[in-house]
Amino acid sequence: MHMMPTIPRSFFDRPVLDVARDLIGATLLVDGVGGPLVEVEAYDETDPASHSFRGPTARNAAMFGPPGIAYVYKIYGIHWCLNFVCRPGSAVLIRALEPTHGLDQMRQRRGGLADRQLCSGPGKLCEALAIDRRHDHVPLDQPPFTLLAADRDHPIVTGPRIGITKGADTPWRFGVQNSPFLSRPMKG
DNA sequence: AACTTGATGGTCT
DNA sequence: GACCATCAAGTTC
Repeated sequence: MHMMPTIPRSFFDRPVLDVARDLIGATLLVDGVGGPLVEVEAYDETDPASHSFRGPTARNAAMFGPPGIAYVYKIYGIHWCLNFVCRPGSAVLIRALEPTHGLDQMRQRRGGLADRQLCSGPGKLCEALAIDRRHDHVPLDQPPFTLLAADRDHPIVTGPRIGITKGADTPWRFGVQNSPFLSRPMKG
């Protein structure tokens, strides 16, 4: 039987673009609920779209913490967003996953929406996995998180990031081509 | 299929 | 006071 290895913290002590690409296909679970990542975005301190661009603040403190912890923040006063912190000032925004584990809990949390809409966006994913402020700064190699390395290759496509105004042309979005679980289709 | 809009509040200037 | 790393429901083509 095939066992997907747990991702070690050292995985995140690498350039953020490498980490982002390698996260596609990795399985994220929170208390056993989740599935394989199909869409992520990279952000770093040289990037005007990044929360870290203007240096540390109370909100973005986790982005300057050690590699391999979560950075969770609230956007538009409504939705939570989950990031995986890499080297200081850099992180990967977790935008979408294919829901495979704990489907009943996800459906309940998401109000009975169709399976393809359970985790097809950063705010939706956090609602489905019940991620909130409590997860900010939490190490990704400890409960409630489980992170398992990808067990096969996926056709990865890149493109511009979503929902930003600055740095809008930087192609730091990574996704599985043609996955029905993306927040929006990838071009190409 | 593309677009517009209202919800709702934290963060930073 | 402006700006959001969003979502879902609505309108219009």
